[in-house]
Amino acid sequence: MSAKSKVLPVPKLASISAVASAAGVSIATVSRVLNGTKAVNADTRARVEAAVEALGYRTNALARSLMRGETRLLLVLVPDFANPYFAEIIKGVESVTRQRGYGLVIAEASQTLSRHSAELDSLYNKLADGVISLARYADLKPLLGEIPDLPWVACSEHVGDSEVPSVSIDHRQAAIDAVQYLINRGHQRIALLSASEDYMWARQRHDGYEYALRRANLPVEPQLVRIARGTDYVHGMEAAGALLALEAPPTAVFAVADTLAIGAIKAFRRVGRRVPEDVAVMGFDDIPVAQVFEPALTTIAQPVRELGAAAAELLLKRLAGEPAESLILQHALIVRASA
Amino acid sequence: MSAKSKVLPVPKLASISAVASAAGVSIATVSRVLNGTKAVNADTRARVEAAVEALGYRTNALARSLMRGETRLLLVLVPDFANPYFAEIIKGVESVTRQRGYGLVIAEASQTLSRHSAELDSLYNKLADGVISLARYADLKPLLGEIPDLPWVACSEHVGDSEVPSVSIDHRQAAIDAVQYLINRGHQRIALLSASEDYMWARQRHDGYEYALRRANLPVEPQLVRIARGTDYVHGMEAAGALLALEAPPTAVFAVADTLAIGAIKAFRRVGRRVPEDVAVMGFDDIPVAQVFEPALTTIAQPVRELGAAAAELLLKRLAGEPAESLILQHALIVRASA
DNA sequence: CTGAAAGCGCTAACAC
DNA sequence: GTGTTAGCGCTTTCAG
Repeated sequence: MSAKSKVLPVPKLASISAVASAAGVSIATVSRVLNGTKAVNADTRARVEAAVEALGYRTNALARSLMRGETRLLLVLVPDFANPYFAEIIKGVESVTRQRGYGLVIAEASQTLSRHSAELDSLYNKLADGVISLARYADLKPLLGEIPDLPWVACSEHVGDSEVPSVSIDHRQAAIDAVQYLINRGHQRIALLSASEDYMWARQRHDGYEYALRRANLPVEPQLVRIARGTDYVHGMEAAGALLALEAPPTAVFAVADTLAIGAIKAFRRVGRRVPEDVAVMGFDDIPVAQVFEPALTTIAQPVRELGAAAAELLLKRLAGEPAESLILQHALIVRASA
Repeated sequence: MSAKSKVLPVPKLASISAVASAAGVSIATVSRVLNGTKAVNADTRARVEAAVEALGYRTNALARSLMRGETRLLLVLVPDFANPYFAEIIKGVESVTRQRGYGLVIAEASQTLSRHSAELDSLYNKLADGVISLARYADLKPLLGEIPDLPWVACSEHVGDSEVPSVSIDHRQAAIDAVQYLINRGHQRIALLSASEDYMWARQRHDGYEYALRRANLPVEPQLVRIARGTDYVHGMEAAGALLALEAPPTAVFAVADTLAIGAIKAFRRVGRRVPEDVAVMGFDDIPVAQVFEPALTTIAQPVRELGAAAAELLLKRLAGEPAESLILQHALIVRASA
């Protein structure tokens, strides 16, 4: 309630020269005790430290970075803040960057990126040392030609043919595993609930879906493939509605995201179809609700934390000038109740 | 696939002086056309722009900020990346900062903050111009004395007695509304499923719960109050389990978060109790799953986007030296199926 | 072991 | 209208 309306001046921070004169030394010496770059006499150091403490001095990161030519800040580009999947990846990233002394700048890159987009300004403007991108392939694409040698790493979106190293699971193989599981359970008419193929993973999972069907000599029917307009629950409901309208509806659905799967289940239930008895539904990602929802979701789990951590390691390696190889991590099929 | 292992040098960026000599002008002139600070001759400007284009020049934000004394970067402190509630707030923040030309640095502040914690370095080190904090009150508290006049704004966590302006709903009143709704539906034994009271909102909602009961001459029974160990689904299940063990179990539960509510419903179902027939369950937040889950959640919706936007406006005002008042936004009771 | 001084890349007076 | 110059706050030779 105490709504303060006074105009508060931003306090003036002490600079290195203030510390220097307070301690009776030169700024070079202050810099030395701060960075431990060179030996400093014990009591000189003590005097400096006392002055730092007294003045509440903190190094100005701007000036330091300008001098050093690095900021120890990494840019993380996410397509959507609200998606818990990305949040987990970020946690993975942070677990490694934190202990290496790097900070994270997180920006939402929901639209097509151009070299002059606000998201990239900070990079090209030297505010960040490198980028970890979770952005959609389609958004990244126009940029790929322009950034032949800037320190980028793609995470989850595996961009096979580009110069950008990446860390990802094998989305295609994961989809094959999922569909094969359904086939093993006796399903013959399996629908695909996919997401915008602006996402590389959506394309790759789609690909795996078709491959698995063909391998089992099952027909690939175009009307059994639905591209949802987004990845929210509603989009899953929408797309599943279209499947329901079919004269010969599927007995199983493979959704490329748990959110879509849950939306689909909801839509099926509304018209009295039971899951998994009437239609089996598989998801992807293993988000937290997946095990709480009823029926609990059978799904593909990605090693999200590890994905993020690996991407961070990779970028840090590149930054250090070391060779950095792309990486494929393992996924896992989790059998629960929905399929 | 194409794992590149060549060592890629970070390209050298052109500086303002390179542009200046390429265009045959002084660096001051380049600065002028870049910033539009002063009138520049039409063809001088053209020459400069051509040089900028040719060299792919971009202003070094470090140097600029060092000069200007501001970075146009805001620090957002969140207690948990994975919580969609915070993600929505950030979107609100971003909607206003983006058009005002400010960038966001997002950091997870899950532990107690000290003046020397990494999360705050960027502020004290002048990397950010101000902070929007969604951090838990308890984590913030030790800091409050030290930052009497740094540009902070608290969001969602309403810190009544401090100097920090805030934007929030009236958590206590929202809880009163929720409990009163339950009372109106005839419930007499209403349990509270709360979260760690390190969160100010948890305290305030707890407070509202007790007030509403007393106001209705209902007893406040300590055993009907459970503090979950976290805010994930599992924590809701855990805490609800304890309620089940009671000799006289509640007929209704008010959970301070939708995730807890869903966890509780799951726990009730497991032992064959129907929701809402046997136990009514109310949530808080109206997260996306709330309407998809079955039964759909009756809950309190917060104007999340607006909360974030308002916090951003407030901070920007403070930064501009204008008076900035704390704000209380409106919540809404959403009746669905669970209570 | 310590200080003086040269920048890092930019903006903003201040001259002309 | 444009150039010169003085810093912003720091790190890092180079002397001593």
